[in-house]
Amino acid sequence: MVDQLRPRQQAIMRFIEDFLDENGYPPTVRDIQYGCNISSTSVVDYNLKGLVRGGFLRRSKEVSRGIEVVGRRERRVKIPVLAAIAAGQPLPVFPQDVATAIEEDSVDIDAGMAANTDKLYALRVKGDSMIDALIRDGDMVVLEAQESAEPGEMVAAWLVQEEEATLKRFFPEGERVRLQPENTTMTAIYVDARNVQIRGRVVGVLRRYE
Amino acid sequence: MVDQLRPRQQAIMRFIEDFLDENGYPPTVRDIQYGCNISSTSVVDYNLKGLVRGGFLRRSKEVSRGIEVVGRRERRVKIPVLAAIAAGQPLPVFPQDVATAIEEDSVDIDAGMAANTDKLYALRVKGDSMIDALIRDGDMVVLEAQESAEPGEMVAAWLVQEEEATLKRFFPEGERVRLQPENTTMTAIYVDARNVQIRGRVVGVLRRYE
DNA sequence: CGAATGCGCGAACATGGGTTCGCTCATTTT
DNA sequence: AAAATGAGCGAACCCATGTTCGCGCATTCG
Repeated sequence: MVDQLRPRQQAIMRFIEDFLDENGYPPTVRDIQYGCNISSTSVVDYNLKGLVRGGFLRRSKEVSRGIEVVGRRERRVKIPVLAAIAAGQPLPVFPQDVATAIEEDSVDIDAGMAANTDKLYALRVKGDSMIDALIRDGDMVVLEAQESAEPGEMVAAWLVQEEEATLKRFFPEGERVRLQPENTTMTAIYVDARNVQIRGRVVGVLRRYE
Repeated sequence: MVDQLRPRQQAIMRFIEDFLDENGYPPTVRDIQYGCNISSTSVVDYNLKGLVRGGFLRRSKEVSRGIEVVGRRERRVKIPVLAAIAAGQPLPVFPQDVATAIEEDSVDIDAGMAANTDKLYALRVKGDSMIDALIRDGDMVVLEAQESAEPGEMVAAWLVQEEEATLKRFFPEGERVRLQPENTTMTAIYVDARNVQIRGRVVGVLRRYE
């Protein structure tokens, strides 16, 4: 196993990452050569092969700049911001449906925030109904799209008749559902179970101060 | 002004982004040609020039795959997670000092969260001293490194004698400083002004549910 | 000790890939 | 109607760039 990278390979790795950050595309073998003061392209190729074998890079054969830094892109996920919740807009279950339409609005989050990254979307919270859960007006909640929920989970619920979305804790109680706000000054909403559609479960919160 | 992209240019933009996501490096003119069913490379070049003029792309002349999607990489910033606050570890003012040491621990955040992205770092919150500011134990706070603060700002403060970091609101009161928790069950801390070093101002909060 | 192996060097090779050129064919402008 | 402009086509040109080859020079192995 390669436990310790040799200094030349370390330098190459660093150079590639810096180059990527600066230019948005990977360097050529010769870029690396000059950037790391290496005398020959073959030496670069030789070391790149080592880095590939060590699992640090991926390379596409015969492709210019065909270098990919392993484990770089995977950590970041761009998720769409669908709408403001507790406002009156409809919330599609599958973000892809509208992702293109409002792709401008998006948030990047740590991929570790949830498992199923392509089912994530975000909503901006309107109102303080979840204030006791430390979620306040203006916060961004990250949700994982799902159509059912466990009792007590914090969910985005769509009230069919009212055509309203709301952020509450979910408690099924036989024929009806109790949607419990986390705000001592507010009371629970009781709705017919057929009138409620779960749209997602809260997996994270983002807040921004100025 | 280019207000509406023509379908061919839309297709090209989409293809480039997808290609980037899939391969980690930009496509060649010919990749685009085949991917978008265009008959000639010159047509691709022609349209790329249009996209550059419209500000959608940046291109490096005579550089293979020298295509950069504007506003793509800039949005994401990787910031180091330095330590847990309110625990006893020292907090360096300049994240770079230790960034390499614990680079594993890092969070990606939306660049819009603050202006000076290279001065950002994150701390995991220990304890509930800021509970009334809706920040609780286990949350991640994002800070912008700075050594002074306006009265009332939420800051990470370093108590020199006690060798302790703490997250509080900052109120200078002549010779001394009041560090005010946001928790009605806790009282303010008063310390000598020379015993306090501001290490950063809170600009964001991230929370994760399981 | 000689052979094998890891690492580096320089040069050449061959193709990948950006760029240009001349030519159509609509559509718009004068 | 003639000229200008926008959009596309195919072919060629030629530098950029990935790849290979033969050769040194250490260090390690049998």
